[in-house]
Amino acid sequence: MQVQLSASLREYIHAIRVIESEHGAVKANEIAKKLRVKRSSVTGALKSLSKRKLIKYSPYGPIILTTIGKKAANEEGQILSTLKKFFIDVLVISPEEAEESAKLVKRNAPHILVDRLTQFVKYLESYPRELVNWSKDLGFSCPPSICKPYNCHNPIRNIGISTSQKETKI
Amino acid sequence: MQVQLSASLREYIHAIRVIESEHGAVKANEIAKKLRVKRSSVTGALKSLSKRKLIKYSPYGPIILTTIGKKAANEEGQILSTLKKFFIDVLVISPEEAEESAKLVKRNAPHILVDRLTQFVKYLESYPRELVNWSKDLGFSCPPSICKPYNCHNPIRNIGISTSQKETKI
DNA sequence: GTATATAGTTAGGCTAACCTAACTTATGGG
DNA sequence: CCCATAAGTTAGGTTAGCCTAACTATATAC
Repeated sequence: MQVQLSASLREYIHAIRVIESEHGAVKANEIAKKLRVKRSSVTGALKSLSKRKLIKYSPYGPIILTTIGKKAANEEGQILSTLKKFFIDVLVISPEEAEESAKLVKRNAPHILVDRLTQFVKYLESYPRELVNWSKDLGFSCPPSICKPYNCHNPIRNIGISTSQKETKI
Repeated sequence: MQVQLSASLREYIHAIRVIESEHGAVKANEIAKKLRVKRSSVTGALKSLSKRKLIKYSPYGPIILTTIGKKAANEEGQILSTLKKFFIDVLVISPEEAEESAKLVKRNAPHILVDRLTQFVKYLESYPRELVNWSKDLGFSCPPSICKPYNCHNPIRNIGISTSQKETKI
């Protein structure tokens, strides 16, 4: 928040956090695989993060998140999961697509948006029947927030999706 | 599948479309002002758009959208307005912030997301009372979709506004 | 019609974020 | 212990998108 990180660096710091929680040790190679970039790109990012005091790191040494690094990573993770939850629970997008969408959108989501989305998702948890008709329209017999615990993310078949860009071939 | 335009170029083509519809003639200077970049940057973008056959253009000559240019511009405009509408109607973000948010988010919004959002917004227009409690939670006495026609985008503190207050100022 | 302001272009530079290729360091099996 | 392979780094290149500064073209006022 205080440190303004580029979208790219935020993705790196988040990846580090996730790998840390999954594997303990964080290796450059893991980061490269997760973010689908080359190892040399990771090295560059690590240097940059190190310069910004988000990680402790020296060549060939271990990669350790600093306090502010963790903070930044958590913030990033928070945004990501909020977006994902919204996409799954409200827009009824499959978890995979939601994951992808969250990553794509999060780069530029402003605070107000994330705040409001967070509220909205929380709200829907309290009033899971609000969007009953929405769910019906989508071809579900249950609203997203009710549907979700049952892992019910069926594809949507017969709705007239009419956004004009759908088939645009340039 | 499509000529994949960078976010930047999509913003240029959209700006051209908007200026065209507002002023008729499209001048590089107008584009620069609208996108808040320097004139020289516009020249670069115009060359790039021209190379990609989205505009017809020669130095010092008029800027004219080709058919595919118009298509791309419309697509961009569609996404932008869908996002904006969603932010205003559902997330109850002020028009100014919604405009800004749309611009920020649209860069990476994937198709599935825009499609679903479009559906969702349309749906809310048909069932404007669905999110009654959501509106209440936000401190509104009217749901966004009902609220909107009255230009009612009041900050959350203004509790107790009724739909009859048509001339509520922001 | 000339002077001056405005608009448009060109050249050259910068940065971020990637890449490849080649090098260095670490590691684990025999 | 040795060395093959994997992991990490470095150097150098590419691209997009912006910038400034200086130039050229156009338009307008007198």
